[in-house]
Amino acid sequence: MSTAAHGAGEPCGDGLRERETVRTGGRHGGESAASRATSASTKDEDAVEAPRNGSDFAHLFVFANEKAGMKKVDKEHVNQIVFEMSKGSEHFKEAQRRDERTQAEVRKLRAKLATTLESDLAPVRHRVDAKVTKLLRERDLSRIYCVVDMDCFFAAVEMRDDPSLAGKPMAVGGLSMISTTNYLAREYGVRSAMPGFIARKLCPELVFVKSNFDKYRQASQEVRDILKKYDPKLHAGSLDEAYMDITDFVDVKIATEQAGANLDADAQTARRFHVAERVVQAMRDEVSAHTRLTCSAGIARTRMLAKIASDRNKPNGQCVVPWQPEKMLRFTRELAIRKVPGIGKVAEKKLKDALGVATVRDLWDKRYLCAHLLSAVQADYLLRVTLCCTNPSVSSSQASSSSAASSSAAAVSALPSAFGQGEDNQRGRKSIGMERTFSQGASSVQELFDTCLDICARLSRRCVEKQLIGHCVTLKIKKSSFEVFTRQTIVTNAVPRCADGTDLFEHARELLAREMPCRLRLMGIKVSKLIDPSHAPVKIVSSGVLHAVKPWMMRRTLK
DNA sequence: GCGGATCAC
DNA sequence: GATGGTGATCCGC
Repeated sequence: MSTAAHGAGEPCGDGLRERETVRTGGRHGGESAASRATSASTKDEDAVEAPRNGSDFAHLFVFANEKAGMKKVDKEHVNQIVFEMSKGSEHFKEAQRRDERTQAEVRKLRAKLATTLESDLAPVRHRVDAKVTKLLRERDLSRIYCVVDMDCFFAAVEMRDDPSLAGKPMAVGGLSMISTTNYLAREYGVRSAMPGFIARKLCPELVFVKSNFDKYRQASQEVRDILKKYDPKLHAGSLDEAYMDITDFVDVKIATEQAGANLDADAQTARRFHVAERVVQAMRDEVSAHTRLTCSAGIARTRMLAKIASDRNKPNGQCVVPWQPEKMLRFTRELAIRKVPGIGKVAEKKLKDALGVATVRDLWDKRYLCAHLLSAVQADYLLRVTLCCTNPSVSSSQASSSSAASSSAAAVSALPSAFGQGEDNQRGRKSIGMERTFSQGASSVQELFDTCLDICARLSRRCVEKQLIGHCVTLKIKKSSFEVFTRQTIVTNAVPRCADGTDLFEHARELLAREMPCRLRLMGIKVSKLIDPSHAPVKIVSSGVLHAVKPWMMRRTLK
């Protein structure tokens, strides 16, 4: 465990002395050989190029990090295969370009750090200290949260329905991309988000199963129906995940089970958590009995911690984060920052390489530096994380986006608001889009426009079904080089107003025409700035071309 | 407001 | 030989 990245040992760890510039201390404490190699090369421009192996490039791939069931994988070997299969490809080159940009960001942060004086931080300290006081005062630990996460969900469904798969390493997906694997496959280093052709190299006997989302949706619904008995308002984060507040269920159980002796507050909380563990165990038993699928769960006083805990005893296990504030805090501060929802590959690299932050404890120790060097939004979120203040605040508008992490980009989607779930409820939605990858690149004018129209038509059908129209049309294109661009336009009359997509295509076509000629591997269309369709001045029709449709011809008008 | 980037599943 | 789709947010300009 790396705690080497601390300051010189001052209480607050910034390691500053008066009038001295800020240092981060040994930033290479717990880093991999890979990041050492890259860090060294950024530091010493003319350093001798060391021989490279696959592990030196592992950081370029999303699937290089730890995942449940992959503890004993020979990572060196996996990295080498992935590298061999990837090097020289367009995808690999783009990954390298992105990494280069990230490293440039790191250098910028370091430069900023190098010129930071103690005097710069004085006002920051005040601000942060005040914020900490405020956050702790407002912290709400009154609820008990549970996050349920299905084990290898897609793969588990397929194995359940075809027992012959059970003893074999298998993956759901195809040669281009894998969405889930079972634990046998993970022993080979094969995991989600890995291209299938690399997976097959790692594990030649790997069985591929094509994904069947209807089946997963069905299974997911069955699970949800059980979970709803424990929290009717549960939020389905995705097909294989549910965010629950089991406080009420636990309290009712306690009330009916035993007369509440005169316990003090701590003893009551202790009992509630004890009951919560039993409740969640029973709930999980019920899920597996009814669906023959296993799940794991996390229990904690914040949704973020419950989410993190849900991964800890996978598969088919559960983990409770201690309820005592000091213990909960210790659990939190020992976490690697990558475990924090919203901190991904890039943010981790920046925090580690530029600030020497590897754990939440480091985040706390360097909170003043973070406040000074990072954006207000990000610093605020990270500070909340260190204090376990990630629960939705009661005061703020509960309705719209009271996410536990409303200040961090991806954390918001990771910890969705407990609001707006269900197929008919599109209130929370901000955009709707559709994209398609060409199997072998598309460049002819005909093909590009045909595809564009096709995507517009399919997307429009979905929009009409869900009664969604919006004022912003975005075209997304990915070139054969894997570079991605977006082009958007605001349209006066919200689209789409017809299910065949002709009006949407009008705008998308213009955006596309401006980018021609081009060779693409992906095209996507998105509609955003959505409005309430009942306010639309013109009715949306489910079929037909709008301008050709007279009111009496409309087969069906939608609200 | 736009376009790029990041993140999660 | 070959690396996905959907939705959301944040940031710099």
